[in-house]
Amino acid sequence: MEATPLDERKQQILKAVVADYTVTGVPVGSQVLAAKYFIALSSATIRNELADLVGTGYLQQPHTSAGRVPTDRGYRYFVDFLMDPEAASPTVRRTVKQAFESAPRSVEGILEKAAMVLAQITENVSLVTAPETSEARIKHIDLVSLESQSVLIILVLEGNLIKQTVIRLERATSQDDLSRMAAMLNRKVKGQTAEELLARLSQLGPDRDEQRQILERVIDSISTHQAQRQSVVLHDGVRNLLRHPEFVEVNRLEELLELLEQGAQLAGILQQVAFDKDVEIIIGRENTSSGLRECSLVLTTYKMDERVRGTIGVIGPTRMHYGQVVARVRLVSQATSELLGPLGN
Amino acid sequence: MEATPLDERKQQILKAVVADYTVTGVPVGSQVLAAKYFIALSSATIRNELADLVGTGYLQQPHTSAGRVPTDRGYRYFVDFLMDPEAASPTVRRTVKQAFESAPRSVEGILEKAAMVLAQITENVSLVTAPETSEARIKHIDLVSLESQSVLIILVLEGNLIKQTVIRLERATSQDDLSRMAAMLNRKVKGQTAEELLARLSQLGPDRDEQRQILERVIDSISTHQAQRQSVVLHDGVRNLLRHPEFVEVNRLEELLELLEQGAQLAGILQQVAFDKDVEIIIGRENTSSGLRECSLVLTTYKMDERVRGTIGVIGPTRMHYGQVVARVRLVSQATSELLGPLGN
DNA sequence: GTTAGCACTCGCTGATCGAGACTGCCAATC
DNA sequence: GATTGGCAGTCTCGATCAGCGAGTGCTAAC
Repeated sequence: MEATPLDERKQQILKAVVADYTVTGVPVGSQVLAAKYFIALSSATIRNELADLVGTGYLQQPHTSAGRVPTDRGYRYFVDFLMDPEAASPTVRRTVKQAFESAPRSVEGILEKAAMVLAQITENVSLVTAPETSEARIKHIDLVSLESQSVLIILVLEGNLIKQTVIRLERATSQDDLSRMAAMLNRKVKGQTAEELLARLSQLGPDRDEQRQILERVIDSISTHQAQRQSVVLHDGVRNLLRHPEFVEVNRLEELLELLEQGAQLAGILQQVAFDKDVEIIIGRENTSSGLRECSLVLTTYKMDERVRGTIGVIGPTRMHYGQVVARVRLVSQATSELLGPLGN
Repeated sequence: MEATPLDERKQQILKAVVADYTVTGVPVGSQVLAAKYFIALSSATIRNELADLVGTGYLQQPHTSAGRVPTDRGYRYFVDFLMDPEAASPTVRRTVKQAFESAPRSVEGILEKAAMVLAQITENVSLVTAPETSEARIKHIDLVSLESQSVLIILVLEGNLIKQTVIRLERATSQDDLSRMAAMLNRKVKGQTAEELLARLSQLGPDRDEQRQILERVIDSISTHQAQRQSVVLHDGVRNLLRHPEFVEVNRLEELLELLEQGAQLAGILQQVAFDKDVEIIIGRENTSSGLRECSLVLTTYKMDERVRGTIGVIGPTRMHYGQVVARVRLVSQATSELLGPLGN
């Protein structure tokens, strides 16, 4: 089905169908369109146009004697060319602002709040990926002696992101020694990224075995953290889905929940969000994942310290108010980036 | 409705009704009972007994010409007096063991795994409260200088539980000074609980203003952590609910989800689990919360370092296989306690 | 106390029917 | 040639109804 240019009137009709269907959830008939959106035209004329739009694949009929419903292709055309830009209302802006006021000053806390408020204002499920840490700078290292030869490594990254691991040393080391070692490490390591550290690791002589061992574990810890986090996607607002009539059928819900609770597959999708784009919309079957065939994703990125660090967005039924959702996703993304900014250093 | 002692045969019939209904989900008729459980008796005899059990409130009929279904009272009698003790199967034990093998060595990591595996093996929603921290001993304190006068306090508690807060000092302090202060604090604070610290706070002279300020924030941080955590209940396995026919009606599911996502009310219920009891079962309307009227909770506690620290259990439809669920909840609780043990010091 | 027999109740299933909502097409009109 | 009114046709949805089957309560006999 190649691209078919639509004349002005067909565009307006498609737009009206999407608008009406989004609100009512009921297939839109020619009479309704004539009465509500095109008073100058008769229903018969609109019927002809609708038939064309079905022919070119922008609309479909659930059954012969029903109104029309947008196809994925119809929605795609709508969001690409027809959608009116919307701005988030003052009420919504206030809700977001208030939600963030109670957020703790840590990356995780802020992202959790972002997921919460985004779910609330879009009445869908929100998604937030944890930030990339492989190129995050290290702020601080601390070593705490546990029983015998075990040592707890505490790592503070940019954004007050804290990472912990337990390692075993070859010989028992006192807390005083560990503290000295930590102080030394701090001087060497501060402000570096894991990648830089890895490159410089060889510069430590063999006499510094313990330091080297610890550093290796630190790098390890950052990268496994990375791997773990990449398969974890924060989400909130599953209860909102139940309000949408498209989820009365429990199977869909179950597929979606499984996707959310395991996370890995979803993480893969979110990672592919283009970093340069503003807001990316993925509609229905454009999703490779079968559980998302009847869902749409509205995604964008958030920044920290001027660099893109993660993805934030919502997932909901294809029949959603795209204009509004886009505006609200964008709002929360901006607010999140602003809050994360000062944590960067 | 006062307590009515049931004779042996009525008990056996009640038990059979619960057993059959639990498996089939269909109201149990007199013929089925006679054929499957009481070959020596006729269906007519059983009908008489059933009528009595309905009269005394242990069973009920969905409608006049249907079989019998246990009431909450019937389930209560069953779990108190009739339920056969079960042991978790080797397969299940293996599943649990394997799940915990990949758990990180931190309280949070272990509890997350516990929630995950418990949901999996009971096919219900698992619940885990975060541990009490007000009486947790402090292992280590660290101070990290952020921009200008901001300081990041990192607190390591028993169980490698890490807590962070940002505070502002009255005057700028170098990282070196902070490190010295941290070392001093560590000597004073190590092994104490927040409560003990609070009591000893006044012993610091006024010349140690900064230390005092930091200590206050540390105590603060532990107790707000406590307050926050108490309203957060880890859970997993919502997707399992969809498999139960009692949740095809979406309203129930929505109420339950709301309860799970907000957490506070649920936390209140879980906190009341008696610390001395083995496993506590709350059935249907015994719950004060309306969203749980058709659900049962099977709860127990987990320990760390010989002291009870939190609650773990599952929530599911009243029609559940109590014997099996009890065994599995107990199993996971024990495994969790064992894993948390060595983190205590 | 137990049981066989029987009339009765009630929910479930499937069939039928009419109303209502739309459509597609055709012929008339602008 | 585009537009429109009219109309027959299609399909869904909801209500109604009958028949079936599961299960009961009651009674009388054992």
